[in-house]
Amino acid sequence: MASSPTILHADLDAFYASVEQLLHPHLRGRPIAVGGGVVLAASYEAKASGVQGGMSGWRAQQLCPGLTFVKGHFSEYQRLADQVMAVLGDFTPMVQRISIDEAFLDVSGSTHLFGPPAAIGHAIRARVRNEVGLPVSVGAARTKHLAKIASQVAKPDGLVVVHPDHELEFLHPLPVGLVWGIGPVTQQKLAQRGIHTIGQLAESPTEGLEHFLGRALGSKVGALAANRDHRAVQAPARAGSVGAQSAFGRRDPTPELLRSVLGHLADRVAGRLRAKQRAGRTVTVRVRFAGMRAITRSRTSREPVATTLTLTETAEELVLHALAAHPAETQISLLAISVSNLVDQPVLQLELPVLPDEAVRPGSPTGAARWAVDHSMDAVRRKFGKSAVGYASVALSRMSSVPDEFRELAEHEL
DNA sequence: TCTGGGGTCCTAGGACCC
DNA sequence: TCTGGGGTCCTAGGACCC
Repeated sequence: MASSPTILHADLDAFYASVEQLLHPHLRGRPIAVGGGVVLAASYEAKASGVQGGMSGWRAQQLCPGLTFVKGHFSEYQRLADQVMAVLGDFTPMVQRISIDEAFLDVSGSTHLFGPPAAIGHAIRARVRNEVGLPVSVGAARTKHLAKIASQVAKPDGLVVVHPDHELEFLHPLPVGLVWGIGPVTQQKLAQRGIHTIGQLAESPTEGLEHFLGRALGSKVGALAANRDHRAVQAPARAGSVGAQSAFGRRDPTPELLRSVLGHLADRVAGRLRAKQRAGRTVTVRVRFAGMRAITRSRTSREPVATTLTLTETAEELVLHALAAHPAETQISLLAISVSNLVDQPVLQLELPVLPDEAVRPGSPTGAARWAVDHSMDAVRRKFGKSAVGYASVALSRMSSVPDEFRELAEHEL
């Protein structure tokens, strides 16, 4: 059994906002929010007033009258985060990046070079600060879960090392919301039971809790407390689904709206699939009504799909089914398409004269024609950029509140 | 004045098979 | 002449994470 805290979790602080303050010195020390209609990231000065990511810009301004909104510099975020990851890689090859701005490290093989985990954490923070210019918090512990909690406790701009002999005394006073998997809904349900800390949760009879929560929780907390969390630091798995969504305020679901939004979303999703020579058997759509209630409809077929027009048509049919099931809902506020059950689909297979999933319809291009259209669009985009050709891209980018560059930052590796 | 976009995982019920 | 039980796949919904 391992006996030292050799798992590190490194997490950049208020990442997008910190980059803006790095690039624009006059913003340092001031409350800022990246984004406009919606807050994509808030600086710690803004968070102090209650501003949070995902909040509407209007609400953020109310909470923090001195708030400055800044346009995002998304390519800079990618560049600087990659630089930070390169620094982490200098300490160990065992780096698992879990999002643009955070990663786990297993430093068990590095201590003979760089000293104990606490010294490594210290060195990482110093190098990221000096060489990149950004604050990063680091947690060190025996397991990933504990290391992640430690980095949250370390924020902002700190280092917390949990020694194996003091794990329970570290955990027990902390709020339950720090446990991975306990979000606002579960937190509120637990609070109604008088459970606020991890210690109180550990002492509760888990079966009763799981019954009323409707989800497994006891095993997680038990594993956390007893240190049976044996997840290894490893390369992230390939994505199991690809999706895109667009929120557009309240609108009537006219055929024109459905066609243009779904065409745009299908174009993004199918384009990403083709770029990685993948395809998916299950198509899922999500429709959110004006009142924020959302429903999904899905369909699984034998043949995987990666063709823009086929995906558009399937999504349209599913959305119409979903709308028909809720005739009382007259307006919608979001549409989403997701493709899952992914399989590899090398180009060779796509070059069959007619793809198996492409039924020939009157007035509609055959499979071969669809393939040709997609691949010439893909080729033009590779050569001239993404905006060169597209589905109603101008109309849609006006409707969308979030730039495409931001979407790309959130994409997972296929 | 509303409430983003990319994903993962879990649960529950039904169909279907052996 | 009574109605097992396990496994797998599919669909829908929901919580959660960054």
